[in-house]
Amino acid sequence: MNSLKQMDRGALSDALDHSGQRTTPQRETVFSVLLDQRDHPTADEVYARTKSRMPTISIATVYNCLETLVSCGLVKQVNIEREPTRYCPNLSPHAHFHCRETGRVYDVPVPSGMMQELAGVLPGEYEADSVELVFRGHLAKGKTK
Amino acid sequence: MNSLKQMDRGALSDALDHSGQRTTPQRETVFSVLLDQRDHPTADEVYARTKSRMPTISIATVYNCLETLVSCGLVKQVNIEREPTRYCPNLSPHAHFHCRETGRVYDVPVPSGMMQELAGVLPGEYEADSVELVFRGHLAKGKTK
DNA sequence: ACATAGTTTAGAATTATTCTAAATCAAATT
DNA sequence: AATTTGATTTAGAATAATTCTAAACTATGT
Ligand SMILES: [Mn+2]
Ligand SMILES: [Mn+2]
Ligand SMILES: [Zn+2]
Ligand SMILES: [Zn+2]
Repeated sequence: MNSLKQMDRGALSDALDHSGQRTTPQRETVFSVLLDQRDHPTADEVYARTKSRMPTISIATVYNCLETLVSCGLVKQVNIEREPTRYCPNLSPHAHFHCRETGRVYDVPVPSGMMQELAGVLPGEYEADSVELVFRGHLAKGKTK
Repeated sequence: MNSLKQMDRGALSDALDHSGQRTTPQRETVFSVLLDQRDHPTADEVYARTKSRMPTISIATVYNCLETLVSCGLVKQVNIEREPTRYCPNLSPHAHFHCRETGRVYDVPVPSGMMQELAGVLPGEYEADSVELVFRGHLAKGKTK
């Protein structure tokens, strides 16, 4: 039994249906792992967490499921330097902050007006369908969040 | 003989000195390769171009030189999805545009006011020392630039 | 000249990711 | 219900960018 809420289960099967893919226990479980702990895990971390709920799953399937979720728009890949890809189920417009000290990645909400402005810096011939905004630095003392 | 202009040669030795590293023919040549063709080459591409000017250089040295140039602030790494790291000697504030069709990466100037605004979206406890802004999409027809 | 430390180099090692091919599963059709 | 068909899962092999290792080389300071 995975811990998908009814709402999320619906969003999942809608998105999968819409892209002609099936809803499977593996995909549900991987998705629920991402929704339950929103700390931008790597594929290996997703694998470890998923295995505790579904011990027979393989790392290849985790990669497959993550790719499927990305391809149907429910999950975003987060590319941080040369580190392994991380996965983020936050669909609202946001940036990422990567702490050099802890390695953790945080969501930073970005007002949608700001996203508009960003698109505005592009000369006319550039037609962007996505924007990735990553800050790097450190968190002020105390606030480990 | 590499093709570094006097100005760039000066910037290079200053930056290297400042970070306690030596100016070497390999570092000069790699730097000149980056300055001569500003198309965000990968390490392999830099290797190929550098070899034509300095046939004995090794790929390990190219990686070492690139890392040295990055560490002393003369070159920026550009991370595009899961692709190999690219290198950019443009020190002015700019974003990158990655064309899905051709794979090419273009510099997009960003007004410094925009960079200020971007920093403004960060809550107080986040102290950023760098911002990476990457657009992805395609170039409108005709304009291959 | 000699000692020292920095740099270069070839090749081995690492590692995230992708690929391959066989096994499993599930929807559709008979 | 049995059969077909195509999608999915799986283990393991393969790939490829990058890093590591240790030896050779180079430059610098005494
Ligand atoms: Mn911190
Ligand atoms: Mn294009
Ligand atoms: Zn996120
Ligand atoms: Zn650039």
